[in-house]
Amino acid sequence: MSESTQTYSMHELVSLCKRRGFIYPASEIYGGINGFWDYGPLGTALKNNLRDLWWRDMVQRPPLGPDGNEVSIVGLDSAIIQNAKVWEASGHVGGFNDPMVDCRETKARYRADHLMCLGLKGDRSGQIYAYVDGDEDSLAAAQKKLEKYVKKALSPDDVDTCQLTALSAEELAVTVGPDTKNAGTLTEPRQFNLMFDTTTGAIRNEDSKVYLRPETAQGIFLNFNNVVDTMRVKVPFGIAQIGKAFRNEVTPRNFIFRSREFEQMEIEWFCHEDDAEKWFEFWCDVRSSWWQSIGLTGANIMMRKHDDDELAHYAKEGCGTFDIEYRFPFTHPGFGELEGVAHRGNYDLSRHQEFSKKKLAYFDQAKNERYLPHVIEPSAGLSRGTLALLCEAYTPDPDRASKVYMAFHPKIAPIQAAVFPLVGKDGMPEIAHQLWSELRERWDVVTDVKQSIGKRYARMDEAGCPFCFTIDGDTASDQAVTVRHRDTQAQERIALDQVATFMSEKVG
RNA sequence: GCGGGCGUAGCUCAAUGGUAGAGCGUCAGCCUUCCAAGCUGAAUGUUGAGGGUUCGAGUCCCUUCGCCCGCUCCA
Repeated sequence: MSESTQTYSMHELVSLCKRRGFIYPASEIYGGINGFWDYGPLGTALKNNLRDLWWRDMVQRPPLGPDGNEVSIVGLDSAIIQNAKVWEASGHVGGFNDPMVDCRETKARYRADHLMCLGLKGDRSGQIYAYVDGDEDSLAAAQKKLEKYVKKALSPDDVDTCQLTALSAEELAVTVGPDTKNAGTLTEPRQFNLMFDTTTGAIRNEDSKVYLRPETAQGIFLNFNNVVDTMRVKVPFGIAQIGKAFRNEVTPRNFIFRSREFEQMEIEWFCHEDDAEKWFEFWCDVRSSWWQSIGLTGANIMMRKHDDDELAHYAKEGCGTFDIEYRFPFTHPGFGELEGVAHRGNYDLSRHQEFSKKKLAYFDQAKNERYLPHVIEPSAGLSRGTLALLCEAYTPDPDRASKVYMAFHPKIAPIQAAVFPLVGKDGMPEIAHQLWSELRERWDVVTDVKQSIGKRYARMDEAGCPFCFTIDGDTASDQAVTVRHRDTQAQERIALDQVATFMSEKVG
């Protein structure tokens, strides 16, 4: 859908994805498993096309830099499981374990570290009032409730404040939640483990505990020295990686948008601190136009600067973070994140240097200076990108037989062309088979002899195949075929020996 | 994790506590010279799973799993 208005619901798309072999629920015959999905034949092709295009456009032939010179990016494929200390250094072991507190009465949920408590100074037996840190209204409400409880106005000197996490179980039992009047409705802070863990080796204990990576980025930082030492790269340069990452999301939701196993396409761009701003702008532009080049255009895609209060623990305040967001049906009229371009400063390298005790500084010959490079990180979701492509392509059309077609950009379509004999006789299947054999050397092409031509066109509409080449009774004599265009259903006739040229022009 | 809704063929959905069905899709055959045509036929279900009540459960009860919506979360 290219308009800004929502014209279909998510379950229609989910249904088509199942019906046409794009995406299936994982472990379906065993009742499924929450937060995991399997890619079917067409979904795999679509995702692979997106992945390969990214690799080609970012690693094999990246765009020219802001000064007009070629940029240097090398590829990497690091292990999903690394030394557990990696995630302490990265901040994930701490940052990923947010204790949560639920209110049994109001059903509200709070981050325990966001709750503060108010109590009468010196009073160990009376009620305690929780409020949300930084929320003036919440604080005022707590103060008011406390004053009502002790039946007098209180000055700041009369009260004590502390973190909710510092309370004992007894104190928690007499604590009144931010949005209720009764004490003892808050649950104990509960830990949500956002990283999956497992163990290595034969002995299973705390020392053998390891984590499945929650992002591919850290594998790049771990290999920064290796790449510098072996690949003759000079700052500025980038290291790119595509791979699976795992997050034990509290609530997997919205099809493959928030799943527990997903794929990322990340670049860590290493540069001098003085140039970070310039490169940040550069990558925002490059990544924004890249998504547009594969068909995500118009009002459904936008760039958004993060508000300061939602900056990640690694985000450098200077440049902040930009999101490239897509208007998914389930976020409509809002947007959901496709990619974040973050200025990570030298946070990661300095943390790994500190935790590993290995020097990670880069020596710059030209500047005769040794420093930890700053990092600009364009981090894209391959799974989310695939979902955005599916959402963008889904086009209801009550006037055509399939009632819907998938308007994929020809570059990423899972089936790029189909070759059909108009009917299965008079030598047409033989010509079709010959043309199909030639085209499949270079493109994803299918052929089909069975059933009526209209039915075969309709199937290709749902699969999102942009072009069908049909051999008819005249082809043998005039050496021409009919091209049927998916989006317009228009037909034109071109020479049989020009089909490959047509594909080169339209698909690339 | 909480609240609400839902779960029946590949998909969309029917079936008063009493024989599990339809449409579409899929497949096969015939037909067919440009849009799911037509005709004939076929396959596919432990009604998400497990227990219970009942002479009898898709239907009622309990548990559990999954999906959707809201809260929460989204480093």
